[in-house]
Amino acid sequence: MPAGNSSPTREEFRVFEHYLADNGLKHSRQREVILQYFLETGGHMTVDDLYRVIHRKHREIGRTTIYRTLKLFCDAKLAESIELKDGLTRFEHHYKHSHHDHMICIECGTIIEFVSPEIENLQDEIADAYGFTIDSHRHQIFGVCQKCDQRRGRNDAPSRTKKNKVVATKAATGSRPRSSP
Amino acid sequence: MPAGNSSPTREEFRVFEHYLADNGLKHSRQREVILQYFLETGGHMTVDDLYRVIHRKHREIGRTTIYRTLKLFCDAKLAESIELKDGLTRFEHHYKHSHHDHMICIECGTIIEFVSPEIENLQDEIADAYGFTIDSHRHQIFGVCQKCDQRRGRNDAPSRTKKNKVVATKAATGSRPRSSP
DNA sequence: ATGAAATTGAAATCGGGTTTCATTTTCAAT
DNA sequence: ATTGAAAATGAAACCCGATTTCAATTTCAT
Repeated sequence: MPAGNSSPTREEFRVFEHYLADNGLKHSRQREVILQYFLETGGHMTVDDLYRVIHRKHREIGRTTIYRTLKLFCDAKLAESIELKDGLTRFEHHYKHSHHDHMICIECGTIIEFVSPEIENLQDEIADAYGFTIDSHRHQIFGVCQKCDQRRGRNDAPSRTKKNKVVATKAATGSRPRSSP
Repeated sequence: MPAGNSSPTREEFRVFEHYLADNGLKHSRQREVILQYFLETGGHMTVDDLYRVIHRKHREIGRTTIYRTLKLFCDAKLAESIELKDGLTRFEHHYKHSHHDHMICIECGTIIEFVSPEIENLQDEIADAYGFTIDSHRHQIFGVCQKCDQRRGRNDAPSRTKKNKVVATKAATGSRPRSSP
């Protein structure tokens, strides 16, 4: 159930309101509820994640509507969809969230966001070299996160080869580690 | 129909032979035919691409077998699967083909392979900074290729911004354009 | 109030890919 | 060559996330 609507949340509602108006679409109770919950949850939710959370309190809101509404959020630039390797589409907050790429732990599913202006620059150079005009990109790194690697070291056979350079020459910018089921 | 088996092709057959033997699997006519065609075609084929080509001459080989056999090729390190954004799995040659990433033209479907040791290094550094152990990655750039951009400039509104450094490093194609519904 | 247009949700459908299962093929041991 | 157990095959059924259909409901400008 919606917490104490802090003002930053309001802003997204206004954006959505505008989006609907600009496109001749209608306001609805369902859309309001879904946006509320979407904004409250952390990023990287699947439709089903959201459905389960919402369905507990709003038995009348169906999966189909959530699919459709999340797509609206993407159109309205409030959300962005990402696809990892499990065939599920996840939705992250996009409003005032800057671009980033993802590292995904194949053990626990944690998604770490990272940004590297250097990589982005190199990317642009490569595209230029081919006369290629970039529209978008996705850069996903799959592997084992620190936590899982440690847990693994404890439990598994002690024969795990692991290179621990621990130098972090030019560490990644921004982004906070986050956990997820 | 199989062309004049040049010796380089033979090598992959030997590799596959070994793979089968090592895993208690059996040699079959279908597998031979599928490998033959897979090796002959350019990279980035979907199961259906291959099926259509093969089915013309070998009515008796089914899609299911092609699915299964391509997966075998991946296990045998003869092929590698990549997934773009259209939901189809494509298979590229992997034997003695070094790692690369992809630029995909959203207009004509052309796939350009690129390599950037600098990006790979930055990637490693970022992972290190998070104590993350990399298992694999995918880096895909979507946009408009040079050819399509030019074609577009001719036909569309003349307002396309385009930076054309034209330096070109290394190119590779594959895949035919698809028409949209 | 009212009615045209948008929205909703259950169910049907889509589509790539996988699994099932009865039949056929392979191949090592005779 | 024979044989028989294990593997392979292919058609059809199935899986599952996502989309479409359609009758009923809701929204909202008039």
